[in-house]
Amino acid sequence: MGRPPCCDKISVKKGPWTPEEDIILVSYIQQNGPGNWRAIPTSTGLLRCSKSCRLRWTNYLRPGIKRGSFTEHEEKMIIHLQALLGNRWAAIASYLPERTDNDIKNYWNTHLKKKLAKLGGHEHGITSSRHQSITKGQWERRLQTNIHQAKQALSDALSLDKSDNTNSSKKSSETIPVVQNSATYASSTENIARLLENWTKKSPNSSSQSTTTTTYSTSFNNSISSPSDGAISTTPEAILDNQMPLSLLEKWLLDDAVVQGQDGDFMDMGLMGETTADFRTILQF
DNA sequence: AATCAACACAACCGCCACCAC
DNA sequence: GGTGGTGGCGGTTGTGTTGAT
Repeated sequence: MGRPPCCDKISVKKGPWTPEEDIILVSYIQQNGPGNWRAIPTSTGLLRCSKSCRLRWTNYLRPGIKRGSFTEHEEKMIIHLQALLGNRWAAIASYLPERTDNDIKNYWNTHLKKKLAKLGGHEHGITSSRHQSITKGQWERRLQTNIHQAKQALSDALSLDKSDNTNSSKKSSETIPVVQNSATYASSTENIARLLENWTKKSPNSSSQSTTTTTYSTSFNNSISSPSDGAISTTPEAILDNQMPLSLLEKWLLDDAVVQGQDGDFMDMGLMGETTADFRTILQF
């Protein structure tokens, strides 16, 4: 038998969230912090499943979420992180702190998959439709067999990025379709999210936010905002804790010397499910 | 102006991992 | 070790919007 539903489905409301519901949810989280989602429906009177509350928060109301079109750089990062990690959207999202896993997943499914298919079964050989049926165990094996291709893909992307940097903003406006600002409602939720901006800085509970994306977002932004204070760590722990900006991770992946003679550095660490051996394989290629 | 297809994205569903008991 | 509860994740669906005819 399957496990019982997370909440009483009879009294649960479904469908789009109203601004009023958003305000109730945000108010609760302002006071109590994110987490303990099960308590939210009973505490707030919201006729929503706890899962629905969590999703609404993490995908829409959480501060720091960037909406609108993806930049060319973001697009390339998604393509090549997907090549490295597979359809592990939460892991990919941890390197794009302003984007949610849902956003990235949607963008992949609606834009990038078609785009790559149009390019003719793209050479990277790791992404695309055949990837969808691959199980987690298969992913681990495939990661090892395709690591050469993956690294080459990332290397190519980086060289492209660097050559494109000078005119990337112009090109992105030409190549990336502008996402229409479809919802007047969106602006109201943006206002709600804006209300939370200060709260994230002062709330004692903000440090206990449960999503990896949020955790990374904080450290990522700190690193970006103070690049000269030496706060950026390039230790394996920093990578595994998602505290390393992608640019440094890229350097790690591409700089063979970094991992030479560091056996033991990765013991007893896990990166979102990868085994220590998997991660060592990536770095030692 | 009306209709329809394509698109974009928010939300739901089911499965799984982890944890407490 | 077994069981149940909870949160998290990825796949999929539903719905509103836009563009073409």
